[in-house]
Amino acid sequence: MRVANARNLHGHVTQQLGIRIVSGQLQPGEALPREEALAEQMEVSRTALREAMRVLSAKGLVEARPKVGTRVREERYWHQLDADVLAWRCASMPPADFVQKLGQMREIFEPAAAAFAARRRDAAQLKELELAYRAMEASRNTDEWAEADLQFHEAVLVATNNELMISLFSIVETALGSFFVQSARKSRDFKYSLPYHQQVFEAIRRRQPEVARDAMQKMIVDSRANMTGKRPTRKSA
Amino acid sequence: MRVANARNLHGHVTQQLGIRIVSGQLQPGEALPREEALAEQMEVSRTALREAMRVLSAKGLVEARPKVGTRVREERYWHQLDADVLAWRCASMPPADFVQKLGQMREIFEPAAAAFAARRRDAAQLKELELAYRAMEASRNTDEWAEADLQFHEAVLVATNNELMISLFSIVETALGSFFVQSARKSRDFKYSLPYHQQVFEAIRRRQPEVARDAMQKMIVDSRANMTGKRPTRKSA
DNA sequence: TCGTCTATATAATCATACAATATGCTCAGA
DNA sequence: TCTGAGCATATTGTATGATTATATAGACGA
Repeated sequence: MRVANARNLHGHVTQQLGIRIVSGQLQPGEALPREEALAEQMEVSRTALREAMRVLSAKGLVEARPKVGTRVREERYWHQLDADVLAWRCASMPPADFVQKLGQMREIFEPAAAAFAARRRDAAQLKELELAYRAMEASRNTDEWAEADLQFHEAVLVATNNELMISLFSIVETALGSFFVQSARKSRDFKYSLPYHQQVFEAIRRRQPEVARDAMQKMIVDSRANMTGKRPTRKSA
Repeated sequence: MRVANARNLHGHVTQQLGIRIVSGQLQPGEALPREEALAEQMEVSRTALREAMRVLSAKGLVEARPKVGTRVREERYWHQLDADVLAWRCASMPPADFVQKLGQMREIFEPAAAAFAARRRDAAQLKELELAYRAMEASRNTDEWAEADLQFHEAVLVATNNELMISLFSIVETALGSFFVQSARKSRDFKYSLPYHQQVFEAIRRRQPEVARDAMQKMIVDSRANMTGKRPTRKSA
């Protein structure tokens, strides 16, 4: 995952504290130690700590006020769709409950995105989509498949010409990525969903929004059924 | 709008630079002046400037590296769904194009959210929804209506029990808010969409996902037709 | 021509000092 | 006893200077 810049010291501090908060190790309402104390405790300067705090504050995780100190904010104020917050969440605790919510997001906007793409895609975007599809067709193992698959879905989103959708996609899909790969790995034939992809591709090529939506919908429903284990080759435990 | 904390100095600096970047006044790829120079130019200390830079960097707007300096990143790296980035965008330039994209997001999510709400809402959430609906019913002017309307839609989102959807809603809806009010103001009868809201409410009460989805869908289509100026009370397919 | 080393500019980090700001307490006055 | 103004205090906010790390570009030698 590794979204936050851990190259820099403040990035490292941000990550450390972020994970501690998102994982629930630091409860909402709880007051953090004083800047000076916390800085000493983490063995960094107050400057580095403060820059980290600034970022966490911008993500809605903490709130700092003079005299009263810095407190962890309640979950409803967290920027849930922030890439880092999402990544920290996935890193700390991947409860089935949360993965399901991510899946719901995907189920909602991918079919809609396919419909939009069918309406608004241009020639170049269609070309990208075709390239991704061909790559899926030609893939020889799950890794190649997974990469091409990701590119396919990204190409669909890009073809919507809506940067907000693209952004949402990259956030959700990145967070879902790790679980995503398992899906393909689990099934005996990792190309089982290729026909669905073809339908989506064809519908977008022919500019048929409703067809594209339905095809994508079916693909996702099937993929979820596959992930939740209603499928052959149960490998786990 | 006013999302970013302008109470603090670094918040102010963040906002200033953020707007300058998002509005295109500072082009992607362009290098900002050196920390020291920029700090002097903006009449703040390097500390304040750096903390602002840290936040902008976390939002994907800029990238700072030793020796090479700080540069504005390309748009595709921007965290488009960040509340501040969105607000800055709306503050600087509200091109019809962008408002339309926000509307698309809403069109995708709200019907789906209504369906989820019909499945998963609990008694307390239904109560909230009813309260909002009653408030809409009882409203005596566009302002009261707009507030109750917002609460209604928020209640629907909350009833999905998916914090990711709630977060997306609050982001999109807040950004759309200002244009939203105009919709009600434009039409002769600002309560024209009340029947739609009733349908949505009833469907969620009766736990009828598909009905809720369709009702919400119709409401939004009608609302958009109304905003684009195609006359009130006339549904354009 | 190529790679390595060195100089240098810039951000990154640190340490310290001072200012601004809430909070809660004290204490006068009714 | 209650009330409110104001002061003491703790904490974050801001400023400044110094030092370190890092990446670029240019010099140098093979």
